[in-house]
Amino acid sequence: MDDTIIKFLDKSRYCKTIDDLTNLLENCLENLGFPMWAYSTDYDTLDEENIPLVKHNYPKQWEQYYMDNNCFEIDPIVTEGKGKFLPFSWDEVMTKDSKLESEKEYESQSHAHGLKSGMAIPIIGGGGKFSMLSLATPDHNNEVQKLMNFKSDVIMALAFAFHSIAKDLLTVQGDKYEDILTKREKEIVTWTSHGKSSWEISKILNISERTVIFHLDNVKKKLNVNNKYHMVMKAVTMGLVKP
Amino acid sequence: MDDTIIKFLDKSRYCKTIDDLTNLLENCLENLGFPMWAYSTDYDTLDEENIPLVKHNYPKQWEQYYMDNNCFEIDPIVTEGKGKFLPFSWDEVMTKDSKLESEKEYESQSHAHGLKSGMAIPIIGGGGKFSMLSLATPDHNNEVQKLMNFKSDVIMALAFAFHSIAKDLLTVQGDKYEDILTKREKEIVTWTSHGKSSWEISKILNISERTVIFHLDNVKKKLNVNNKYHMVMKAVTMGLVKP
DNA sequence: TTAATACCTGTTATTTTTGACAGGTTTTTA
DNA sequence: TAAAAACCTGTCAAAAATAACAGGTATTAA
Repeated sequence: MDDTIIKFLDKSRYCKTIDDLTNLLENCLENLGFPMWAYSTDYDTLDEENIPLVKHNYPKQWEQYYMDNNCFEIDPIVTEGKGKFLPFSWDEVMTKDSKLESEKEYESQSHAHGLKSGMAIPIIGGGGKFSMLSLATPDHNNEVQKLMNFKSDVIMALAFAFHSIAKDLLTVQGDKYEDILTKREKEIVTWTSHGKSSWEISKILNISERTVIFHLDNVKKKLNVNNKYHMVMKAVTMGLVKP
Repeated sequence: MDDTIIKFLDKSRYCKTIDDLTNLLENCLENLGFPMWAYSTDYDTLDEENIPLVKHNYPKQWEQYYMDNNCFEIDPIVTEGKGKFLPFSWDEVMTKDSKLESEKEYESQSHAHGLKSGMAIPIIGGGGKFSMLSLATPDHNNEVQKLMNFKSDVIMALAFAFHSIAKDLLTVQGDKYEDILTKREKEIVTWTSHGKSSWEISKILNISERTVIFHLDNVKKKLNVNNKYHMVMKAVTMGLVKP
């Protein structure tokens, strides 16, 4: 079995945050010859409007350029990737004869920013969800194609393993949000989300109704919302409340 | 690249339900020599009380025996698997000299029910989550060890890919819940979860406030809850509302 | 020791929700 | 075509939430 994946899986058990995990990924990818990576998660192919969450270690200037020029809509890795289900090298989608001016410009800009070659691993989710891990190197070499041919199973396993952990760390982020609310606040938000009124909660917890309202007000301020409905929604999506 | 994984990834794009996906998995696993499989998802290692969701195609009688005897607590695949992070064959954990009576009994029972040999692929998630895919065959052979040695990357990629899709299909179960609420109801629940009052929603949608309340009442009945806070929580956890 | 945090409690006026009453039109499906 | 589903609207009284005041104690960390 490939050492890279063993190392990744072994150490992944101790990653508590998404940054821990991306550091580990970075570490493992270097062995494979890819110092750069980008991960976009859960693009909703059924809802074109939504913008996926992106994590990467690409150069800052390139990120700036990408954002400023709305490259999401031009980037052939993204636009082509959505139709693919197997890993592909950048060359496959870049070296098309019939290219738009915007695509040519994009390509030369990406080269100028140090992204010479790479590969992308599409990650199909359920219900129209689509994620992708891109691996890049500043060297223009033919290693990429070689890796594609001989290591694709390993790279896919790595990408999928990364994705399955990253998703948990990014969503039901126990760690990240755990400390936002106090014990009492969590208790009260939980009861609220289960449909209890402030008065009922006061009886359950044996405190005054005013105190329940006091805590709820604090939670609303913390979560930056104006009423309890919005509060419940945010608390649930942040994983603060167990259904 | 391995044909099995190509086939799986290709066809996985058209799986709309978890049953579609398990059928596909079953199909692909047969090529590898495993007619039986079991998938347990998101066991929470930080919360011992919770019971994971299990999908499988093991014999019915075996399921019955397993449940009746609370085998979760004896099954060495489960108890040992939690500590592992790489695929392992059943033999590895079964053939221990120092075995408890309960374990011996469990083992002979599993054999009697047609589960002779197999392997398990642990899937580490983030935040203490743990899933596992087990593959089984009614033949006692040494193929398993061979596969472990030469195909483990493929099998891991398959397991991880399966997991990432299964999780989406099991949680934000678009399909399963999509039809519970009507278009209008979803609209109104979404606005509510974003903190809008009935009056505000009536202005947004250009209908009377009474109509908004009417729809909300219907949603509450459908979701079997008594107030809007509970409604928001249920709608969010059922994936009916986009955060 | 001081500051910060978590926790607790009060009033009052205004707005919103709830629940229970009742009835209509339009579109889809069997 | 008839039934069902989705959509729309009304009133009224009781219950609950909101906003805007203000004030306290206990524990912990700097």
